[in-house]
Amino acid sequence: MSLQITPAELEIMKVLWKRPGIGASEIVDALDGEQDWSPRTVKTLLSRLVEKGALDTVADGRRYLYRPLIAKRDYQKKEAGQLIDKLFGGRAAPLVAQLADARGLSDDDIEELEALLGRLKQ
Amino acid sequence: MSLQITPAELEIMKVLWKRPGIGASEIVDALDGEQDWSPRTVKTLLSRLVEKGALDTVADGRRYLYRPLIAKRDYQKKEAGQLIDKLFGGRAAPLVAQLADARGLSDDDIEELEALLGRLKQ
DNA sequence: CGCTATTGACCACAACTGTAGTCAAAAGGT
DNA sequence: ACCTTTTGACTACAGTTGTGGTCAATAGCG
Repeated sequence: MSLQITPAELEIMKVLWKRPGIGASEIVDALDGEQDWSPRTVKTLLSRLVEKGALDTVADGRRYLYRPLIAKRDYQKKEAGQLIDKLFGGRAAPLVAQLADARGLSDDDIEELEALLGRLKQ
Repeated sequence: MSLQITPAELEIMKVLWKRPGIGASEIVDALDGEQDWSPRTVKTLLSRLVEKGALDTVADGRRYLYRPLIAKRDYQKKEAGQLIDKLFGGRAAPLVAQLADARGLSDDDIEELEALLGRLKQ
């Protein structure tokens, strides 16, 4: 069940995570400005995602409404885990250190992280 | 220079980050146990990495010694940045939260992160 | 009621990836 | 001075990915 989602497909998933249960044309509209894809391209990506089991369809007249079968949160977890396994020896701390170095953490970020750590520690 | 390194290529890079300046056969040896690739496969990956500008070669008799042209640290930064841009709205905190949730942070991780945050706050 | 626009199904096709074979030159053992 | 092994160069080839076309059915406009 590796469920490999490609970058292009991910754009579709992001739209559907925000607005589950919409049809192809709404997705095309939602992507307008973001991605410059022909509706055909979006359709292909949708088919592939359905085929892969990442999306579910419900007939609505002669079209489909699409709905994610994987939660955004689960996908984020999987990706984050893969990244640290692949590049950071499976440890989270070095990743955060890189991020801090690469783009700086805002004061809000720092506060949020401290709160998070506080919660984890108790 | 997008310098796209594929997963298979990354395995080669990891060997060379650890031991820069070795030849193909040493890389094959180093990968033994990790990856089960024929020496031909390793050669192909090396050529592609050189072609992409990720590696540099120095002739050593009739073979090459290979050396990374991108630092591991830079690559880590780039990947980490891409991940949070792609999936976490560009913010580091939610990523850490997911990691904590996905696999738990060890006490050491927590301590390390606190120290890091302390330094950042100064 | 006929025409057009939309939709899903199926098809196309080049670039990129993973995986490895062939070939010719050279290096080293004997 | 041969034969084997190793090496890089070139080639292969199927699967994946990005990108979009064709087609037939159909839903809705006029």
